[in-house]
Formats: sequence, C-alpha cells, structure tokens
Amino acid sequence: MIAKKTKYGLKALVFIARNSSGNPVQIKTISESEQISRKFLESILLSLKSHGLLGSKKGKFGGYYLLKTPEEIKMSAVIRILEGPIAMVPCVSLNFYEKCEDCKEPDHCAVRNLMEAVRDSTLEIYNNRTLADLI
Amino acid sequence: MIAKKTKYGLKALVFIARNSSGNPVQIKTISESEQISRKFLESILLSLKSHGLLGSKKGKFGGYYLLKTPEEIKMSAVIRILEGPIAMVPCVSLNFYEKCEDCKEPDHCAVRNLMEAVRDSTLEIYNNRTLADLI
DNA sequence: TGTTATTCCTATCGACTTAATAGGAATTAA
DNA sequence: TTAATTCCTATTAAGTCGATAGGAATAACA
Repeated sequence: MIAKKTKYGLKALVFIARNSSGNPVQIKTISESEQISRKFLESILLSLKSHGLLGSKKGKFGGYYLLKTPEEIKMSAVIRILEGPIAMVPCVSLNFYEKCEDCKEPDHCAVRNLMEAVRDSTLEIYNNRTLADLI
Repeated sequence: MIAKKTKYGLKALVFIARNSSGNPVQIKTISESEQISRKFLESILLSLKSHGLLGSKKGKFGGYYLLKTPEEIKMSAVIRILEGPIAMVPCVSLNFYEKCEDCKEPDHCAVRNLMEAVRDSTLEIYNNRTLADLI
C-alpha cells in the first residue's frame, strides 16, 4: 500500500502539469481542488521541490511549477521521492539497499528471489511511464 | 515494503515444505533455524492454519504440515493471507476493494490507472509462482 | 512604505500499526 | 503422570502516518 503522501503528491503533480499556463500553481488551489489537507500538502510539495522536481516562487501570486517537462518526469523518480524504496524488501532495493540481517545466504534466499522478480516488473512500469502519461 | 510477518511466513512455509518427511515440523525448530521470534512465529503459523494452508497436530511431537502440495500453493494466496492486499491502493484491489473517498471520478483518476498497471504486473508474478518455485 | 498573500520552517499531536512478549489452557505421546 | 507441544488472549514499546499550529521570510502592489 502506498502512503497518502504518495497519492497526494502524484495528484498534485498531475494538477500542476495540467494547470500550468505560465503561472505558478498555489497550494491552496491544489488542496481545495483535490481535497487534500493544506498543511500536509505543503510539506509534500516542499519535498518534491527539494528533490528537484518542482520550482517555487514566494510571495503574492507565488506557487509551484514543474522544473522539467512532464515527459521527462519518470514515475520511478517520483515514487522514490514520495514513497521511498520501490522494492518490497530492503535487500533487493536498488536505491535504498540494506543488507539482510537474518538471512544466512542471501543468494539462495527464496523470498529474495521472489521479491526481485516483483521489483523488476514494478520497475518496468515506473521507469517507462512519465507524468505525461498520467495527464 | 512487506511486513516482517510476511517474510517470516514465507520462510516458514519454505522450511516446512523442505523438511516435511511425514512428520509435522515444530515452531521451535523453525524459529531457531530461521532466527524468528518464537512467539511471533506462533501467531503467523496460526494464521496460515486458519486460512487453510497449514494443518497442525497438538501435543508432544506435534507441529505443522502443509495441507496441499507446494505446487498447489500460489504466492498470491500466501501474500493475501500474510500481507493483505496486493494492490497499492484499496480502490484497485481485487480482494480488499475499498471505494476511493477523495476521488471525484475514479474512472479518470491518473493514480488509479498507474496503480492498476502495477497491480496487474505484480499479480502476474504472484499468480504464476507457487511454493514449489521457492524451494 | 505598508498591506496582503504566499512559501518556508520547525515543532507537536493523536491514532494506529508492528513486532515482540507473557502466561497459561488444552492436547497428545509415552 | 509427566513432558512437550499447539492454542488463545492480552499487553507493551517503539515507530509511523496524517494532520495541525504558528510564525518567519519573501514578493507584489497600492
């Protein structure tokens, strides 16, 4: 299950991509249109900004805007920022790898093999879909 | 990320499948071999039993045994018992469906479409792998 | 210069979940 | 009768999630 943070973040990105006619899009607008807690959304957009997906403008008529075209924004990047690891166990994660403590022989671990397959097929989707596909 | 419960449950099933030479396998044996908290494992095996994957025998020399052949035990069934929904959002779950509250038009939801694709590809794996493949 | 609207930052909170633990009842083999 | 095991219920500590609060910094504009 993905966290609400991830769902909200995805919806916000879609909203910004759809409504960006030159002007930045404001938190308030997004939160009201998508029915997302304003303060929570605030922290999500901040996170997307600090990871380089969004830019922002402060002050009156400020807001957020995409720093790349929707075609350049891969779902794998978005999910990793919002949700963290794509893999189902840390020991098969490419970007958030952690060694398996309780496993004697990781190479022959049945769970590991299964989860590698799941990771590959999920990654196949996330790597080949961009924000443009969601619009 | 899958819960430890799921990982432990999978490992336990593999262990039982490998070590079932007619006699039931005991919690203690599994917990020591796989380095799993005994009491926690106890509740996991109980859950697998109540969902029809395992049978048990009480008392001295008791333990757990598979109720089907490893070939008959699909990963999709195991994951649903241990982890719950396979889908990443309740509104695309086949077995644990829940309506999306904050979504105005579910059919045109961008997140939904993406998560349906992920669900399909994950399910493709879980439906076509059995316990036998893990051994 | 002052006002208003916005992002930015930090801190906190309640509810829930997870993993583990505890103790003992029920059952079975010998 | 004893020892070994599953079964059942309850509790707990730690962590996470989603949300909230308050105000600092910044920008537009009259």
